[in-house]
Amino acid sequence: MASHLTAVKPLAALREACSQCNLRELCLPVGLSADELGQIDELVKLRRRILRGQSLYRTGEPFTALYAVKTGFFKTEILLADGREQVTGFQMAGELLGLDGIGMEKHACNAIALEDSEVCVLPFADLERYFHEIAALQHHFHKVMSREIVRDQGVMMLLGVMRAEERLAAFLLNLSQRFTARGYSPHEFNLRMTRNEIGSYLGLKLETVSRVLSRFQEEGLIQVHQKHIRIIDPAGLKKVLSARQDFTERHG
Amino acid sequence: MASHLTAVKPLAALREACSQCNLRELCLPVGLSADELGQIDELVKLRRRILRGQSLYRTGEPFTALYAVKTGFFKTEILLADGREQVTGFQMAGELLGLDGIGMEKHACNAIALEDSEVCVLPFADLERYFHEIAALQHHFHKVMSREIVRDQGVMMLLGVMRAEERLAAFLLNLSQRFTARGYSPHEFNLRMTRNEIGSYLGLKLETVSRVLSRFQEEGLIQVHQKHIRIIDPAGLKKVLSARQDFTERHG
DNA sequence: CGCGCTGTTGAAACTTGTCAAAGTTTGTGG
DNA sequence: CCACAAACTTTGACAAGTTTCAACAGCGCG
Repeated sequence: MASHLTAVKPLAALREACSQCNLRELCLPVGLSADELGQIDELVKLRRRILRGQSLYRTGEPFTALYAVKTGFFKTEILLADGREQVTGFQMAGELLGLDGIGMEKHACNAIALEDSEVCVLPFADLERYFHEIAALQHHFHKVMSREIVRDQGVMMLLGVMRAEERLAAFLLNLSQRFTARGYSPHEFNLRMTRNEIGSYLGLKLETVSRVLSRFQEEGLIQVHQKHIRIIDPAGLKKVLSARQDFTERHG
Repeated sequence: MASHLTAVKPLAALREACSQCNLRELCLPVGLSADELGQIDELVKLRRRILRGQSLYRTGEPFTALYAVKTGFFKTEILLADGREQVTGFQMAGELLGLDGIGMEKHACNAIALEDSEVCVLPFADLERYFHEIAALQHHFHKVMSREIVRDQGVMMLLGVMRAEERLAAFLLNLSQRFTARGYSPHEFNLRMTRNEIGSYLGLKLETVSRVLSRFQEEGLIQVHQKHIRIIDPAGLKKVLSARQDFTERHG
């Protein structure tokens, strides 16, 4: 159904897959030896291009493969019957998509490109077969899944106990850190998502997101111009996270 | 450090581990053949008893094993620097604990027994070795981890978009369903956790939990007496979940 | 060049949190 | 076995934070 929307590109010509990929230090093959890297090149036989706004997969579709983001930016979201939506994550280069689908052999969320993107297709049955040969790959995959669980639990903390300002501060610092890991500036970046999507991720309404960003700007923590963010005072942002007035009052 | 608190029991005598366990249809070995079941009996060499209030593991401790709840009831929680806590889950018989620790080789939460409990110890390095021999076990383990991710994303939805009544309704229905799967009544059960712990899980204050439960009782949906819950009107509870007034108003 | 989507800001409403007091249960030690 | 303390629960009144509703501004795409 999505075939006319997403180009599929065989990698026949350039056998470059993982061993030549500049994301190999961020992506699934982290820590593999050169030999092992060569082995898994054969795993990644195709890529898919997803245009902005199109979905890589949707809830209920049969699960067949994991996807590693090669370029671009995605969101994953789940929908309630009445239309309310929860964005469960934003994924950038080197991050895996599709782990939700393994359990039920159907995808459990929608993965939607927020800009024109490209992913490497990792057929899961093949991947599991490789695990038998490359123990390091198996182990690393388990780590990736485990870290996803820990990440999700961090989001629970965010949604469960933090106030709006703390959520936004945590969000901005997290983005900054992930951009940094990819070689971009820690202080300046463009948001790929709308205020509404940020709000949905953080359990806030878009107006609240807008207001808090404005407040951060007034306080000299950041500069906001539409989707462009400049972090002026990273330490100040971190303080928003750690310093709750009532806490310092009670214990200070 | 916790050794004087938690008895360790070798299973030397009865080599019954998984193949004789009445939880094998709920626990990790789901779907294994009799042969395969026999093989993994050797994996589970010990059990640990954890008394109520004691921890099975704590944040930062080195990760060595997963734990399958044999009897009892646990919570997992993460703590913020200022003392705020988020309960990330409640685990009952047949459910796995410790998946959070794989990624960093350190546990990322506290796992605390809410009643006297017993767990089977599954040394993770051993487990990964078994995966090479029993492909079905490997695959099933991936499913378990994936389902944990999906569960966490369901909690995000709960915390991100649902109102207090919906959260409680979802919580009660979830417990009911899990007790049912273990052969207990779907309509009647005892909560193992306090109002505070429920609140921490659902992102609410204990007073709100108490008020909503009282309201449910007034509305004839449930009967509450301290920790004892009787679900009078399961369909009514489900309606709390699906039917938001403003939605029906807008689209009705 | 204008229409639509996205973002900003204000005022009022609502849900949930905070504080406080009292009731209940559970556990412990005499 | 009772008594008391500690922990947990319930309920009320009030406060605070966030959402809702609304109006308007800005940017980008056709």
